[in-house]
Amino acid sequence: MPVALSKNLRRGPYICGIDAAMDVVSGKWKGLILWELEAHGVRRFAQLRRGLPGVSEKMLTQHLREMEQDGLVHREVYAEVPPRVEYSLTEHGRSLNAALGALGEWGLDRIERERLDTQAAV
Amino acid sequence: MPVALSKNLRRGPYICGIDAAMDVVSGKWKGLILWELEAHGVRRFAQLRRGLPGVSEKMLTQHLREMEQDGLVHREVYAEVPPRVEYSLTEHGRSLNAALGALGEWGLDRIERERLDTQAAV
DNA sequence: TACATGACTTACCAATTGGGAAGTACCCCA
DNA sequence: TGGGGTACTTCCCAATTGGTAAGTCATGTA
Repeated sequence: MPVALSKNLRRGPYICGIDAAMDVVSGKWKGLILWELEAHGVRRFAQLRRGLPGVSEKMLTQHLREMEQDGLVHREVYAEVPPRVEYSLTEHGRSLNAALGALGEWGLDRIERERLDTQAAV
Repeated sequence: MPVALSKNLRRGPYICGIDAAMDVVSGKWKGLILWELEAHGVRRFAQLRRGLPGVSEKMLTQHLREMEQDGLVHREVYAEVPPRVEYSLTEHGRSLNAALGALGEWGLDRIERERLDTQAAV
């Protein structure tokens, strides 16, 4: 399996913008990571882990690395012991979050609709 | 494996709106299906198939069924031979598409950025 | 009788994704 | 000497997702 050296590789040619954006947000925890970083500004690895109940260390690092490659997240390593690594959103990360705003609203409406449906059914 | 009778099942409890929205759009072709139906209003199965180069019949029906269950797509069957089935967006489908607008714009920007990067690298 | 049409199912397979558990490195503290 | 904290990595397995190819059904047409 080839390794992406700078970036690129995966991230095929896209048919439309949705395509290109979805590629970057798909992954079980990426939406939540974006949300956590937006809410707190800067977070350490263990803090993010605590903020995403159920995430494994493996997935968290994997997602963070991909988001870093995709230019959404900035990773700052401090040469200390014990190690300290801080994550924050880049400008692109913040603009993506903004672009997700309307979608989030729609999602909330959907949750509400489902809740009413379920309620009515019972 | 249990079958969803009315709806529900999969579609877990959501942590946030993004979550709930993503659940409904994730799937290799769903974004494109939304786009096709938005652009044309009403499409038959074979037309959609032609509009999504590379999709298999299996995936197309599977995605259309899920989107119907999720209330995004309306499916109208005409009792004719050979059969005729027409797909269109529901109101929720159209509002979802609208909510995806900003994300699509962001994606276009991303494509453009990548293009420039690649160009600069060569 | 045989084939085509449209919208599917079904069975089987491969690839991708995610999870769990353990290991790593370094140092501090009791 | 042993345990804990931090930020990981590695291996291995299970579940999900997507692809291919073939079959189905009812009728119209050659």
